[in-house]
Amino acid sequence: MWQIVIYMFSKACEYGIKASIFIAFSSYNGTRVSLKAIAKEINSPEAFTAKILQDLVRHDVVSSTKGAYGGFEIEKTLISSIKLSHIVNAIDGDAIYSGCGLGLHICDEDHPCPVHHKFKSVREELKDMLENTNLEELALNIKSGASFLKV
Amino acid sequence: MWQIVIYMFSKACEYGIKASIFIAFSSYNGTRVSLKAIAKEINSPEAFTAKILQDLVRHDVVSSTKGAYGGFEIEKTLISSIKLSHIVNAIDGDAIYSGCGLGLHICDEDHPCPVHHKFKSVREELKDMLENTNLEELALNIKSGASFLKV
DNA sequence: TTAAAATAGGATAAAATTATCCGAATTAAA
DNA sequence: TTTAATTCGGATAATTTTATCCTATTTTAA
Repeated sequence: MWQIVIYMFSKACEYGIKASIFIAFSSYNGTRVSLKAIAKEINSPEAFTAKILQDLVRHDVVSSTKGAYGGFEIEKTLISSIKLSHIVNAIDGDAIYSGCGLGLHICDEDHPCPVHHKFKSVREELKDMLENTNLEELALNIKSGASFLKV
Repeated sequence: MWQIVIYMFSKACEYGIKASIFIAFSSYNGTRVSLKAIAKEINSPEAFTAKILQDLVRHDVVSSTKGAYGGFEIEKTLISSIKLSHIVNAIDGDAIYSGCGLGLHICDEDHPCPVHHKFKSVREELKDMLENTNLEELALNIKSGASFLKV
């Protein structure tokens, strides 16, 4: 038996979000984490995860240190200010969650696609959620065992 | 300048939904529509659209007639009973809109991923919307000019 | 009966996404 | 100063999604 699932995010985004949460979690303990440790923790392919982390570094979502004892971290005071939307934007570009559900170039109140109004609240809720959920709360839930990064 | 957009649906689904709406719209007028007419109306690549229509035919979402004066149609009495979820399922498989947002294999109340609860209402609203929106209302909005299939 | 107009479906190609590999550069410790 | 542990980044490969092409089959009208 198998199931097909509709994903909200690309694999790249999934890995990016999970990696960021784990880095935030570790940074609270003052520990820098290596690519290897991240990939193991979030159960992702190492080399691909490396690419995504490079994106996140370029966009200042996380910071990196090269060399032995190097790795990735997030400055403690910044953790609560990083929203899911920052991560998604860093990876998938300046995303517009309000893009037309059916791919019309123009889709607004005046010229709506067939599902424009139907989707309105879903889109808005998604946007709102991404823009208001920060890394701190997500990391704390990992710490307390309230949520999990793999399996 | 350019924008990157996060899509809710695959291209295949987008075309499938738009094609179904147009076929429903035409079927109210008693007119069968050809692949060529559909692709033109919804602004989609013809050959790819053909594949998607074949899927929809196999899953009894629309019916087809071969040969001259053939084309696609939906029996009038069925139009209101066809939901968006039927179309999405026909194209992307038996979809579970409630799949984990971060791709965890197990993700439920007891073992939630970091965004499980945050996503809960978005997922539920999407599912609800897909399962309760039928082709009749969408086709009527095209007819009245309240919504559009292209541009 | 033939010709034209359609859908059906197999084969293939192009593009995008996901994934891997490897050498270069950097850093800290021994 | 050397070595080991790292990130960085370019090149490439594999997979999935999107797209095209072509032939076979069906159907209707002339």
